[in-house]
Amino acid sequence: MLVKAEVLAPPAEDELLLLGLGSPAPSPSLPSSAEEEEEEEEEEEEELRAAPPARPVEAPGGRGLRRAEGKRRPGRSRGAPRAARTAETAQRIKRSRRLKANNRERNRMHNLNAALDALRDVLPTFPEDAKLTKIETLRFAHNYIWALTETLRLAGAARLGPDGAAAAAVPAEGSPSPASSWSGGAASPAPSASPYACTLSPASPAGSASDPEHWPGRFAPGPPPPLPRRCL
DNA sequence: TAGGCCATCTGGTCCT
DNA sequence: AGGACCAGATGGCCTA
Repeated sequence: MLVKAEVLAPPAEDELLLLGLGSPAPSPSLPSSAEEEEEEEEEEEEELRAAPPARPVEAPGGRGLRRAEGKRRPGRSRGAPRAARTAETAQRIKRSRRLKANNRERNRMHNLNAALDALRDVLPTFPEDAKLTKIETLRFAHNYIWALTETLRLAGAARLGPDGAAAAAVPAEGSPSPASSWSGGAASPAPSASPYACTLSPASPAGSASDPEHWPGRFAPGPPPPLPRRCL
């Protein structure tokens, strides 16, 4: 079976650098708590390496535990009884795994954000440096793709005339939009009655993709009319 | 100050 | 067993 990561390979590292995102590794400006955690994790791993094994070690040659030596080793053996120490070790292992999982999750989210940034880069915005939120990026990308597809379809139809056969290369009238699976199979990117009524709709089925009227707000080629942020 | 957005942590589930 | 993915919780920052 294919792993998702193989299908949706993350952007190459140099690509991320181009985007000014750096490597997927945690950013250098980590909050101090993260630094502390890394330190803590290192310390914990160090301790795990150095910690006495959960089970008592057998003497190399013979049966039985190596405890007839008469003397207690100073240092680690001092303190809590063995049961408590094994419980403590288990806790440490658990904690160490959690911290590792946290790191992986952080990197995963960084990769996701890098992909979103790459998507933002190819979306036209006004002003150019306006940063879309995550949900805005996804919704606008959806509508943008739909609009481009629609533009292609119209251009193809115009070139070939009313009965042009090659127009079939692009979605035909009435066929589902490129992302008809969006929101559970809605036929249009942003039907006004849907929960996405407030989303970007560069070319809703009611209008033409090239009609500037359908590029509202900061995404319009011209000066943006004031729009409530919620309705971007 | 309320609400939105975001990063991070966390525990659960699924997959290899 | 360990990693990937996911969703809920939480706290910080920002803006109207």
